Amino acid sequence: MDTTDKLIAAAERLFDRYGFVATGMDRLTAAAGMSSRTLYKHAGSKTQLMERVLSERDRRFMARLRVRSVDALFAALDDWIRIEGTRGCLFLRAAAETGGDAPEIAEAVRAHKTAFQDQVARIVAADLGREDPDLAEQVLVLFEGAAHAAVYRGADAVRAARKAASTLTERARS
Amino acid sequence: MDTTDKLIAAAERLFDRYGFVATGMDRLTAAAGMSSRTLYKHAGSKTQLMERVLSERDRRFMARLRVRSVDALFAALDDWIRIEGTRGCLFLRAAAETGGDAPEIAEAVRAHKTAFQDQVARIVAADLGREDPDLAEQVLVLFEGAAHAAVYRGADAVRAARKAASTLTERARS
DNA sequence: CATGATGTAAAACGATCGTTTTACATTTCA
DNA sequence: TGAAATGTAAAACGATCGTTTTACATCATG
Repeated sequence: MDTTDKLIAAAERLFDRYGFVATGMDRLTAAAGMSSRTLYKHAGSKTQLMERVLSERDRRFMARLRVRSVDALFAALDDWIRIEGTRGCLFLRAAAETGGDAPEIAEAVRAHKTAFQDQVARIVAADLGREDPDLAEQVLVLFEGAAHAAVYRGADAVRAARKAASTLTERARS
Repeated sequence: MDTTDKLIAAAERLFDRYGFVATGMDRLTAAAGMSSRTLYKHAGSKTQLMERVLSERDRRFMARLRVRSVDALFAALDDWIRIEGTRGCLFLRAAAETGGDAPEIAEAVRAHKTAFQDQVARIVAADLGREDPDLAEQVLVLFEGAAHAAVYRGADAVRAARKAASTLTERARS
């Protein structure tokens, strides 16, 4: 694990735990175990570091969503939350904290959510054997809701979403 | 509208738009149209101002959820988003930005989410004529999901959630 | 053996943070 | 009428922000 990877990993942890704006560079250098000179050589700036963190997060998150059924989608979310916990979608949080200023961040968020939405549509199509945009939107809402309700409801929220998605999918099948 | 009300209203707008941490006191005094001396006399501190904003938000939001059917619940969310827009739940955002430090904020969020959850359960019970904790959890997840998916999907997310909730409620009725 | 490349430690940059203070104006009301 | 209450404008507080710089160590490779 090289310097950059260590930095990105530490930054993702701190941004997620304390928020993007509230996390200072001192805390980042301490957690990454490197001098600020090295941090800036690798990351460029705090905004670029946020971009890199979101890019890495997108990669790791989307990798887990490579499934072929709606039920497996929610099983994947259940795994994610069990392993990584959840304090709400890190992309929406980044967008909210930067308030639409920082166009690079806004674009990273937009790109991630588009990819996410496309993947949900693909999973629904694979499960049903045909496209169903309405069901896809419902599944997307359930997923987003599970991720956010889980912040205060825990795994129960994911179970409820999974059950609801199963009911709606079964109904769409017939 | 007295000084305090003007302050709380301006602060809610700015916190929602730019984030809690990123919004400085200078911006707040400018938007509220008062000196920092007056602001501190009325608010005490930035943390206390956040508490007051969340308290006022809770009051206004919960007032809109005084309905007796699941469908009316999502109609209320649709109204809210149409009037106030949505950048994600302000309570979850406050909790995420303060990272669990600031116990007063964490407590305000916990209290709001408990009240919200109770109200959803009450609405589901009124709609069905009996309690149904599983359906209540599903409706809660759909509501939370609609509020967050609407950030990037707009009113479509609310419509999808409303339809899904209607389907699930109808199923629970029979 | 030298010369980049890659790193650390630590001081310093100007800007901005949340907050308090100083000095003064206006209004309210016993 | 005169003091208390409530406000403004603006400077200043020490702390911390993101970032750059200075000075020095280590190490692989020509």
